[in-house]
Amino acid sequence: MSNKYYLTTAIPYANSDPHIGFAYEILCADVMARYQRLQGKEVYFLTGTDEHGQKMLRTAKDAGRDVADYSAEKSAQFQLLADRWNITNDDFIRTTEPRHMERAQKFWQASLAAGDIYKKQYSGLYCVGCEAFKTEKDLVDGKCPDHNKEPEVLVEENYFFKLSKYQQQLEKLFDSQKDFVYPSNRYNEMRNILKDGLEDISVSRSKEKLTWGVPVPGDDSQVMYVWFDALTNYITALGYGTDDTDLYDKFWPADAHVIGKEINRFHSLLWPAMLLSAGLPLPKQIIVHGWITVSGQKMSKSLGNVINPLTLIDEYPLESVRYFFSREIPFDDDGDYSEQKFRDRFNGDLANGLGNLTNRIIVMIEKYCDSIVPVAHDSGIKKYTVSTWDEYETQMDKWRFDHALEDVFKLVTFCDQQISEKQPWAMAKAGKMDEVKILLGDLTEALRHIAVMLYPVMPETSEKILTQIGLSAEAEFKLNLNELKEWRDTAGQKIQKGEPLFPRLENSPR
RNA sequence: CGCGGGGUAGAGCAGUUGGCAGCUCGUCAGGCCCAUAACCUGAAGGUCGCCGGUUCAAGUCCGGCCCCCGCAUCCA
Repeated sequence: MSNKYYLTTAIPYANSDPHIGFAYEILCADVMARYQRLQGKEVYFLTGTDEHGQKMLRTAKDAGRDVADYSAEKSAQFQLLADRWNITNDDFIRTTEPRHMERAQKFWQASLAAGDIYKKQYSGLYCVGCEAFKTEKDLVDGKCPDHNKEPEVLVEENYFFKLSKYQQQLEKLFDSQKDFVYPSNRYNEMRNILKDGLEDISVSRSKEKLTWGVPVPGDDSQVMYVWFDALTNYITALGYGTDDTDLYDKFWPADAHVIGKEINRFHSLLWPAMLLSAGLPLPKQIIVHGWITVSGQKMSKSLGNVINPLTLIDEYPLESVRYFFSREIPFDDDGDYSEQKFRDRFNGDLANGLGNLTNRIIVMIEKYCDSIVPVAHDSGIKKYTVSTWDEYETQMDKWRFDHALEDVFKLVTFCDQQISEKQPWAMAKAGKMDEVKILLGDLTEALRHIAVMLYPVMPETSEKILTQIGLSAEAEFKLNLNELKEWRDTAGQKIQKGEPLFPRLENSPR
């Protein structure tokens, strides 16, 4: 098995503030990145922002702003999101950076040299008010709904990419690699689109219409269409098209492009075709997540139910937010957020479950074992923990963080059951201190495993638990997963009792 | 006959290749007193949207029908 792992998020369009859906995406990528690192892999994790195109120009103009300043400001919001959400990305690429633009042009030239880019007259319906081409579907009664004007028929010469040329190669790819797009429902959607046949697509715009983009090499009159520019970020960030190709050589092809379902076709069809054209290896997998709804409804600005990922973590601890979205959203489908659901998860799982269990174990060690962690034994608790690992890894490998966490919390419940059943306080009263120590040693060891399992989703909580049971989190995470998974029969360290991990949220749904 | 997702306990959801219908929350009853009024046990509660078919056996497979939600724009 390869020892490197390259994963990316999509680069969100930076014409507005970060959306909770993207926060979810970058969180999923981060959980996987951390999980892969735990396994000892060398991980490279890329995110960034897409900043070119007509829409960006218009948004900036409407705000009375210079487009470069405006996009820089919005891009910074996405960097802040990564920072505040404790995302471990290795790089952050902006499509407006010279390093990207130069290399994207190199890519263009490669595709051009392969004979896949050609000029063609394009006639379209152009709305002067929007300064954009419209399709028949966009129009209401033959008029632009925004400007109530009939669009002009405009003929323009653009560059086209021979997407159709790659029809068969893509079919072969899809047929030979059934998990190229994952999960399977997303694969099927793409396979069906492919079946209907691909058409060549326009990949440039006239500079008169659009100044904000990557110039087409060798043709001053045209700039690249945003998708053709944006998709290349996955390799331009690695140094494609430069002399320094160390990162590229090491990490390309990507192991996973994590994206939302709305841009699946660009990643699963156009991007592979582009790479084939340039003679480059294809990414191993396109990982497609669903959307987040709010109280069962689609999130939209017009409904006013947009959740801002930066303000959400002002209201609730980051780790609980990371937990909620990892636990509650099924990866292969849309998932729902509501304040009530969040609070239920917080109190039920984190406060009453994990936090309370940690606390009761720590207090009992303090009370019955002079604050020294007893040694663990071979026991039912060990058995349950080992089987939880099997299930956990199976689910994590499938990006089913929701299922993996469900398994971890079953182990939490199991520990609670063991305490109720064995009644260590009764053992202590009867003077059976050896039995108390055996139980508490096993429970503490199980808690250590729980902390490790939770690390990808809740790294800080994981460290807090390890610290409370007297371990050095730093030293622990120098070990790889196979070592961390071992059932240890060595202990003897002193506990470090701390504050409750997750104090209950009181019933005040705002 | 536009495309896709979905209808399973009061609510929210799981149900992989057909094999006794489960989970979480809520409700009710009990237990415990180590713990963050937390934890544990038990109970009540469902003709699995409807009709038909295949089968020893259908929530699951097949056919038909009904209902709900997305698919202009904002928007990942």
